[in-house]
Amino acid sequence: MEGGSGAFNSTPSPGSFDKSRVFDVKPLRTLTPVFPSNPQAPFGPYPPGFAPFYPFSPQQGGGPDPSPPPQPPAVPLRSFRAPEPSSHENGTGGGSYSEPPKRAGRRPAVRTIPIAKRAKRGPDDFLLPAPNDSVVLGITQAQKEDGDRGTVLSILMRFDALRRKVGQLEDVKDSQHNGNAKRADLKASAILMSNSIRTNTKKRTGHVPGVEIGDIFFFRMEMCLVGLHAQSMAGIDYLIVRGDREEEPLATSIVSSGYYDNAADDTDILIYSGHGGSSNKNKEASDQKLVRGNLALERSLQKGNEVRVIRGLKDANSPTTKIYVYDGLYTIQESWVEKAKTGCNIFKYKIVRMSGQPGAFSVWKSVAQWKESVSSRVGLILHDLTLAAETIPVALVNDVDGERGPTCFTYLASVRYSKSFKLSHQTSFGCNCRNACQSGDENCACMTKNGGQTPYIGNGVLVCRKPLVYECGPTCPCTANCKNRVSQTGLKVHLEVFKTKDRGWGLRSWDPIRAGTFICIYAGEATNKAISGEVGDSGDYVFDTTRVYDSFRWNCEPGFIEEDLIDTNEEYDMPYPLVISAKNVGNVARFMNHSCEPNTFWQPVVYENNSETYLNVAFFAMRHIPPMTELTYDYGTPRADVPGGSNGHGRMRCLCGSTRCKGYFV
DNA sequence: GTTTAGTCAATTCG
DNA sequence: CCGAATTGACTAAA
Repeated sequence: MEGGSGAFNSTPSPGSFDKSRVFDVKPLRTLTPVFPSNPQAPFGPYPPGFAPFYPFSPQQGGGPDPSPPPQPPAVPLRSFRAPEPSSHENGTGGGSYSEPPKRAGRRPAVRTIPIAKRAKRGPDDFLLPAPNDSVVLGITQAQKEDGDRGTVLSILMRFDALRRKVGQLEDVKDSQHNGNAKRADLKASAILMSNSIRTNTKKRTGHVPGVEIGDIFFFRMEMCLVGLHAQSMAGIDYLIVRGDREEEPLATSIVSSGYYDNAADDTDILIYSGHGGSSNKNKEASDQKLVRGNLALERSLQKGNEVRVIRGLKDANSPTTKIYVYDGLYTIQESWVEKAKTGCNIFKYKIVRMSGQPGAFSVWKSVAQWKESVSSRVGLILHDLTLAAETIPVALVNDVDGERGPTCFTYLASVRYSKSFKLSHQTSFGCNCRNACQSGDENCACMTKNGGQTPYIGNGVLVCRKPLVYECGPTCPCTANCKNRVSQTGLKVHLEVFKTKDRGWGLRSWDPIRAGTFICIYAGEATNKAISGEVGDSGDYVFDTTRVYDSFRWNCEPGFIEEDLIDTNEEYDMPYPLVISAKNVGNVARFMNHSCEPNTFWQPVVYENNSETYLNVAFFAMRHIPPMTELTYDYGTPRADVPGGSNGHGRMRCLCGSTRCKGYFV
């Protein structure tokens, strides 16, 4: 973690072919948001906002030869898969660390929450205080009318926290066969809508403040809440302009579900159908009429106003759901009438993307192409830098300069407990479930340790941050499809390691990532400070749980109305201190850069194996992360009582560009 | 096993 | 107050 030897002093000399030279390309601790806070700012489709030659980076900085000659790709020397469940090669040996006594009186995580008890649910089911209390709601009147980035992100975060919690509760009900568990998205949005926790409520054409091109949404209600598209189902949203004589509608935004992407090659053109007519199966098909959204589109064609376009795309990971991508502003170019198969008339509109906007939908198209044929990825160095140690390949890419890869290291997908320390003298026990563990099962020891309910919903989505998450371990008898082994089952999203413009190598994802999704653990060689007496491997590529991490709120801000629904205890409760070095041995996590405003966070996770407790540092998405956005976390700072800790030694300038950037990192 | 069509419950806004 | 609507989750069938 220490910033002693960053990319600054590792510049390969132009013309150097010295293979023995170590190119230290430790990730610098910065974040480049993929999209700037000003969505109108024009830039290219990929990492924007940074000049290729940055004054702080002599490595690429304006030297006489900015592109050093190609070097042989630096590949992992070897690679290893995670150990087999039954194996016992980890953590053996004669160490003597004792697990500290468990903190007494851990707060029970299960509380009775009145959600959807009745078949017909009303807003009062949620027992919320009356609205109009800005402290309780955490959102001001001005923010309701006009959003900003912080407000939008906050509302989306609150929505998804509620949605995950409702989903978790209904998971329990499902297992007890007594609930009509459905539509957690609607229940979450009902809470926020009925309490006016929303923004950009006034309809407008053009951009919506706080929403950026490329932002992704997993539910239509999310777009309602932030004012991007106010219709919960309809594809065309419009406002009424009151003229001198008459009212006329103008289109503000449309949602395209991709039925008509016949112009597949051109991501800037969209052929959109009007609504109405033959939609209802109970009715006879009929001609579409020039009313409502159809009329609004027609008026917008005449007026030439900007129309927001949201592309609905199939989620490759779960084909049954859709992901919505804000693709920026379009204008309507043409309209005509076609005969549908039923013989009835339908309206068609040709909608064209305005130039100068950053790529959004086009990025998705590119990714799809790379997945089809990885060689089409520009700057590809390695198809899979893990050498099949992970089940999903991780590409190594450099499309900014000639560097052929990071320093050699051995890829390992799991944590190796070197320096032989025993994790605990106390034996610990997993569960005795015979099938997949069920949320709410009182006989499942693992669920009980988690407070009775599953810590995960869906495909590896963390419900809320907790002091500690207890997963089922390799020696738990539950089946392999038990959903409570998220951090042990390897990568689920398709990642790439890439060369950033000015911060060494970084990590990003080809896939869209839902908030709460497990991304990876921090793998490497684990040491235990308490027995080794080390202050910490004060070098690069180290994760140290004893550093000081800024507290932040992910589950729920105290004082918000949903506080009674959501567990607000987000303080970690580490079973023992852990230092993981990924300098020589590690996984993709070693490439994650620091940001003062990160998009991932880490969560301690323990599991049991042969009566011993193992600890993982697992990274999860803080919010929805669009494809090709750099993944970052907060590196934290050394403890003040550590020699060389907070005295500024090894300070590096932070280039994260966040408005909350502290300016440096240690 | 995977994809698709049908069904159902539920939203916001005009 | 009612209806329209490029919903989303689930299930059965192909």
